[in-house]
Amino acid sequence: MSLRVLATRLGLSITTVSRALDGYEDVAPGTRIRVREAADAMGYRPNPVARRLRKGKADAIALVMPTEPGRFFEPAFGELLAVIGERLAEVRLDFSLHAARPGPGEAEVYRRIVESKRADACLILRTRRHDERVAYLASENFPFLCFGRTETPEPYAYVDGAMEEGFEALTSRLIAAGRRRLAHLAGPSNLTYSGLRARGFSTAIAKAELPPARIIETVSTEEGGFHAARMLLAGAERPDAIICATDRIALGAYRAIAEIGAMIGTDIAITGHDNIAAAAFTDPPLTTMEPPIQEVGLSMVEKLIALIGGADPAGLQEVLPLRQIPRASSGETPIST
Amino acid sequence: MSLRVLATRLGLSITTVSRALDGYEDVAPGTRIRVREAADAMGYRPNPVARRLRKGKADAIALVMPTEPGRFFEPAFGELLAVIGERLAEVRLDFSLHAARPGPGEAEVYRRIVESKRADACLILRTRRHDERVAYLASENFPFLCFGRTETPEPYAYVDGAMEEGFEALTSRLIAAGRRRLAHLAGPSNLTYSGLRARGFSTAIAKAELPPARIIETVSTEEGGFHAARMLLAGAERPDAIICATDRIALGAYRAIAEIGAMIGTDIAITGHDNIAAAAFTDPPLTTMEPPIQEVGLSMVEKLIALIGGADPAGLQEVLPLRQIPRASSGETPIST
DNA sequence: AGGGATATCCAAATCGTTTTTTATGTCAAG
DNA sequence: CTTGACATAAAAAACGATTTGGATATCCCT
Repeated sequence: MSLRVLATRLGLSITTVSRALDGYEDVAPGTRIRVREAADAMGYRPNPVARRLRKGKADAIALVMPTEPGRFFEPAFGELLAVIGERLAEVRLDFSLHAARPGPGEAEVYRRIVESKRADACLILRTRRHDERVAYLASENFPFLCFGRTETPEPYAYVDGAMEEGFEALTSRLIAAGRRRLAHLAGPSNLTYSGLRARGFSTAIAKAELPPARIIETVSTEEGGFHAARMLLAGAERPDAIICATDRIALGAYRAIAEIGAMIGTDIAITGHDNIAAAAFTDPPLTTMEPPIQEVGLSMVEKLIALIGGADPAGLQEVLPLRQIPRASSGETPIST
Repeated sequence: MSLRVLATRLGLSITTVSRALDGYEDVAPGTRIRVREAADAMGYRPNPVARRLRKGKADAIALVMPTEPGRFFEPAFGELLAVIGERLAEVRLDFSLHAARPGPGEAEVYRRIVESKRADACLILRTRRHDERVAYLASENFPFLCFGRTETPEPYAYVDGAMEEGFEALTSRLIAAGRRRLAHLAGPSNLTYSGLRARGFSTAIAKAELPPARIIETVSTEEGGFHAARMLLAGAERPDAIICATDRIALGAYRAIAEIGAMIGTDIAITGHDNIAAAAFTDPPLTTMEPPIQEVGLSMVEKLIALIGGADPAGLQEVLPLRQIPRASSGETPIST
């Protein structure tokens, strides 16, 4: 069903039909109605490809999943994809997904998106401290939005959680509750979030005038957390609180602690970040904090739209507060789930 | 960088340049090389939108995420998306993501894809026993592939795990190990997989000539599993094995069992399905089975390509075997993780 | 030299829109 | 009666590729 057949069937020109459907003023109200009704009746849908070609817009947002061998997928990504996907559909934007493992091939994926105008803007996940993707897209003047911050001199748009504040608050709370031998299991140091979380942790330690605490870096998986926690527990002075960068790391730590027969929540407090679905059902339930994924996703779409419209990235930076979710694993609220 | 400027700069016609790049025989080898080199040098990339318009192909696969309020995202979806995304990129197909919660709005999303030719084929997730999506796409002659089977008279393409066999084998194993009071926590009955898993379970019970076992239906979340397990444990005769339809359900059951102070693996065996990342690190580690996601994803892409090429869906049906992963939660292998 | 292959190349049509420009009335003002 | 303004509609030119159906030149036979 093209404009042409609709036009001939109506005895009008393609132009008029097109303008009628778009609600231009220079088509008589009567014709407009007639055209609209006919279009509805015949189930006419403008061909998005033709429209894109003509308008020079892709009407699409691209997202590149950072895939890595193994069980890498961040639990929050799924929900985020869902929120973004639903919102994008509402505003009639397509959502194109690409996959690339960090490394040399990654650049190629982004280049394809940019050079072939496959999207009007793109969304960067797992932002790194020094991120070639940010450098590239900025240099190409291609609109992009980061989930998470990076360290770049140029202004760029981002949405992020207030992790530094969140981790400081959490750590301070544990110190106030009497914990003294705290340790932190951090994520990979090339990812910005790891540094922010570690900094929040360290700040709380410093403010309490405790000696610098141990920080061990690991990958954000159960396995990473397990091994890192094991290392920690093998040390001379066993910690009485382990602040984990993510829930998955915390789950790994659970197992390492079970191995040595210590009690989580009493002997050793454990905390995470993300509030993954399982966190409320571990034994004991895991103290964590939760980024407002719904809000993050919606904010992202608004920002992406603004960027496509030519908005200044510098004005599109947002840090959203995290919700603290105390549960029994930190020994603060022994009963709640 | 369009064909036109490339052509003028080379002193050739658009036609010749286009054909040279496509490797047609009717352009002189010398010119072909010259054109190719110039195209490379100038970084020419054909505009995919223009090509699509002309060829009448979207060069894209669509996937509609079944979003549901709450923590719905199936853990395996993330990996699946990654595998599919990587493979699609290799074969130069775009991957467009859509979101729709099951219900009246869902049909609209699919209609949009079909009517506006936004994709050449689409992938259906969370296939239901009676699936309007299957009916619709089949009636429109739109190529589609299901992850999971459905109950439809028409032939359709699918990839699925051998769940019935898997659950029967697992259940039989537990019976052989001495369990007698088995129960099953099933997924939502409108989803095909729930029925298949339950049937595998029931078959094993019947073959062992045990009395029909309890089956409780619940949503596939930790919370669902928790409540269902609680209900089960409140009954007169406490089960000595709970076969859960999914790992998430199993994790919820863990908590319900912890509540009553029973021992998982000895008092009560627990099993799941999916082998989510956390399963190896629960206490005790969870016995489960794993669909070959990598293989599933690759097979899906091959089938989708075949479907686009006009292949008969009836010839594109595949059931892949699951890998059994016995761990301590079933009391079979008390030490392994 | 005429006629048919063969090898190269190109003009023009096409895909389905949007947008710019032009045409055709109608009416009021001068 | 002419002119200009206004309302409405349509013709034509894009957008950037692919593809059809020539065109032109060369060469080989006879």
